Amino acid sequence: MKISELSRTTGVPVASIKYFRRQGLLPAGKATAATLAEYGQEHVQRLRLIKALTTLGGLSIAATRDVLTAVDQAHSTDSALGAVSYALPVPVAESPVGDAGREAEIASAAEAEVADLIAAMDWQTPGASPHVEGLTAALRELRRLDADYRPGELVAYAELARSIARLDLDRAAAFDDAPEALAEQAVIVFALSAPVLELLRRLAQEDQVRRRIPSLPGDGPRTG
Amino acid sequence: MKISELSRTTGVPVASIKYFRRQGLLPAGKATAATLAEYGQEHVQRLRLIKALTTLGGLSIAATRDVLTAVDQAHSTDSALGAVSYALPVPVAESPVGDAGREAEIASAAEAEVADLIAAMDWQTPGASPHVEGLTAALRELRRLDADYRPGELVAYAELARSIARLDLDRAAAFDDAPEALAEQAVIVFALSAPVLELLRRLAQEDQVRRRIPSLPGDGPRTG
DNA sequence: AGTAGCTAGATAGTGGCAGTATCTTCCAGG
DNA sequence: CCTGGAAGATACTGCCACTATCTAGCTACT
Repeated sequence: MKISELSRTTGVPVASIKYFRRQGLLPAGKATAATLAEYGQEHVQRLRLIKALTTLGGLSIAATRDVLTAVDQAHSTDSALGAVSYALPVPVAESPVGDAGREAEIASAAEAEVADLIAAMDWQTPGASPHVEGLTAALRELRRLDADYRPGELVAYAELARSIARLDLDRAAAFDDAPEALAEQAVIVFALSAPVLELLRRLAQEDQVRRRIPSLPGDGPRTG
Repeated sequence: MKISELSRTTGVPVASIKYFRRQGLLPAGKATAATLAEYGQEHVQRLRLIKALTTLGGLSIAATRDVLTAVDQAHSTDSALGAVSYALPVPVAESPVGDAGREAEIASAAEAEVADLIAAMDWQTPGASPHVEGLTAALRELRRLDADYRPGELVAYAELARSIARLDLDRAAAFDDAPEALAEQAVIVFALSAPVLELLRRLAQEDQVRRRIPSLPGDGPRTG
């Protein structure tokens, strides 16, 4: 298939396909001549995955490249899952604040909170995990807003997160017998389930609000 | 407090403060003269919230403005929660694809999936909810990748989402007696808990991977 | 053989976003 | 009365994700 056909099949403009190749997201086609290359089904699938990761998953081009590189290098279940998990961006950046004393207090409280949580959950996580750092940073941020979790709340959320992770792993494991599809499936489960879960949470919140407050207007809680 | 002091207190550059004002995220200070305005504690708090929403919550300036507008207009628990929930961006954009027949099939399957889910969960959600639309779009995208949920899986996730939503609502309800802080708390719970939850999920996934696959290298599932 | 039509690869340009800097006018406080 | 900020407007910057253009070369049809 020529690049123009690949473009037609996937709906991705030729210029974008070239861009993705330059950025290392898409392997080059098999060159049949100096100015002609042949693309196959794997390119179609890869483009679909790229599109899903960037639009649905909200990943940047750089993050997408990292994830796809992990996919390509993974050969077993564990390496696929682990590599992909680590390649996904951690959604936290720090705010600069002035008060040094309060900052120190916040930082140590957040660290203790995370340590307690990991102990309570008996989680097997390396200390250097970016997720641990990210969580600590997120809890710091919430503390700065005086919106920290009360005792036990975080553990309650973590228990539910564990249940979700079990479902995730089951879902990924369903592809254990198709090695080359597995890494890709891991990506999908890990990176693309997040928005689905978030939407489910929003729907459930909406439902909860409506159930708890009987007096709601007909078709939406816009402003009451 | 003068703008320079506000800047020093919050760590936000003066130019950025002005920018946020222009964008309608921050109310103007009380003008004491043509070229002088007085800022108060509410501005400090608001700036903190803006920072948290944009960095931790990953919201754009426009989305942040929508959320804050909802906060300012909300006066009761339900309106606060509802307005904020609807103001948050729905994390889905559509991919264009060529094959019309397959597209139609995918679309109807996704819609049926969502309808079944809402029925199974007995969710009270208006048909026009952006979350319903977003979920449908997300499921379409997953179907395009042949990664759709097997029967029952989505409901299992939804049950967990419901439990999470209960925790969320409990958390927000803890501020029922502080009306002016409530809307803000709703924002924090709804918008800023998502990254925390996502990180918990990642940590739980990491733990699950390590538990299921005994033979992992010492300090991380990098590439195995 | 000739040529129209595509292709690869390189490079440059575009539009949106989130600030950041500058410029002018003007006032408060010493 | 003059210096150091402050307000508001406008312009500029850097990054990102494309998108367009340009050159050079092939291929397949006539």
